[in-house]
Order: sequence, then C-alpha cells, then structure tokens
Amino acid sequence: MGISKTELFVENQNEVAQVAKVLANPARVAILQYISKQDTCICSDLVEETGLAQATISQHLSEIKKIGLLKGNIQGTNRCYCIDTERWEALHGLFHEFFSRIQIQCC
Amino acid sequence: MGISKTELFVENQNEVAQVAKVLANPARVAILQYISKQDTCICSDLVEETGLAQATISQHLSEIKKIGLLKGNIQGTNRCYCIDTERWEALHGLFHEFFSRIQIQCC
DNA sequence: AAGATTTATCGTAATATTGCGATATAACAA
DNA sequence: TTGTTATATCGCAATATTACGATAAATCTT
Repeated sequence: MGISKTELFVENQNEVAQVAKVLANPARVAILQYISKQDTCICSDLVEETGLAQATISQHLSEIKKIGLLKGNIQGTNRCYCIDTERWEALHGLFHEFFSRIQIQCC
Repeated sequence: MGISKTELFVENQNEVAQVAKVLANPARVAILQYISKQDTCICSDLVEETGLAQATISQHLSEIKKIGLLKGNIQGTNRCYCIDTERWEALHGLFHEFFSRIQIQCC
C-alpha cells in the first residue's frame, strides 16, 4: 500500500492529516520558522541555513505551497517567499479545534 | 533516501515533525477523535467504525502510543485505550506555540 | 549577446508508510 | 481443558517520501 484510504474518513479528518503531513518533516518546520523571522523575505539562504541541497529545499517549498501557506512575490531572480497570514491563521484554528474537541473522560 | 536528516534541526523542530507525522494520517485522526468520544472506552469497535482491518488499526494504535498519547488500562480481553490528558495538553501547547511564534511581517 | 545567479524540475536511489491476511498471544467462558 | 474473543505481530506488496545531482528555465549584470 503506502496510500491512505481517505474515502473512509470525513473531510475534516483528511484536512488535518493533509496539513500534518506537511508539518511532519523537520526541514519544513524549520523553513516555515525561518521564513517568518526574516524581515527581508529574501529567501533561500535556506540552503545555507539548513544544510540541505537546493533541490531539496525547492521541493519542500513546493509542498508548503500546496497547502496554501506560501505567498510568493517574485522579484527578479530572488523569489520572495512569504507566509500567507490568513491561511496560517486558518490552519492554526484547524489544529486548535482538533486539540480542543477531544473530550477526555475516560478510564 | 526516505529518511529525514533530523540531525540538522533543533529538538523543537524535530518534535513538532514527529508528532505531526502521527497526525498525518486520517485514520489516526479518526481514531483519536473516536476514542475521546467514547464514555465507555471499550475500544476496537474501531475496526467497525473505520472500515479498516484489525491489523491496520492495531498498527495505528501503536504509532499513537509511541508519542505517549495513549494510556491503556487492560481489562481482560477488552483493552481500554484512553487518551493521556497531560500528554494531549502538552502537544496542544506545542502546536499552539508553533503556530503562534510565527511572525508575519513580510512582503 | 554572454555570462552569472537563482530557482524549478527531472530522474533516481534509499528508505518509510500504509494496509492486509495469516498467525500468534492472551484472557475469558463453558 | 477447549473453544471463543480481542489484540498484537509478522511478512509482504504497493505506494509515498526524502534527498540529491544534473540540468533546465528565468532573470539579472556587464
């Protein structure tokens, strides 16, 4: 296999899982943190910052982009990768809700 | 490859990633939600509930267990899987912090 | 135009994940 | 003890992920 049976689950569960999958790699966590901390937004010092190859970083960025977390202003050769605030807050809410909805009254 | 270079990243980043990996599958999300909603805690109607095979559910439970989210009271044949409240709240905090720490001042 | 710089994409190897059937293990019931 | 029920583990096949080098594409510099 290697493929999740998404059709068995409700949309919310699949969405949590899909976003979690993007966060499920320390490089992508680091990339998100790094991008957010740059005033300048002139990115891909990420290669130097993380020690990963440029191709690898580019791939990770595209995974992050897929869930709508990146807003890129392309300024010539230096792409400017920025976090999409609205989307970020939406995902924050998604996870907050997930963690809050659990009722623990058990054993 | 297929293996993340965890040595390149700080502990916090690896921890977020490790937990996210567990949440990165809709079956595990569903299992967590289901377990939390049961007053009774007599689990593994999970097989019937999710439509996945028993072996698969058992495997997912063991992944969830690995990050400390399950407290199992074994009562005879019916294992009782329960969510570990403290751990749950700790992970809630971990993700809340992750989402909050991002400063968005960019582009 | 020609070279330099930056990012994206392709192809590939190594490893991980997902899901399942078959079987093992453990505890209860009769 | 024997059978039943519930869960765990093993082995496997299909697919996904991770990382990288090589190369393409795009833009800037001169």
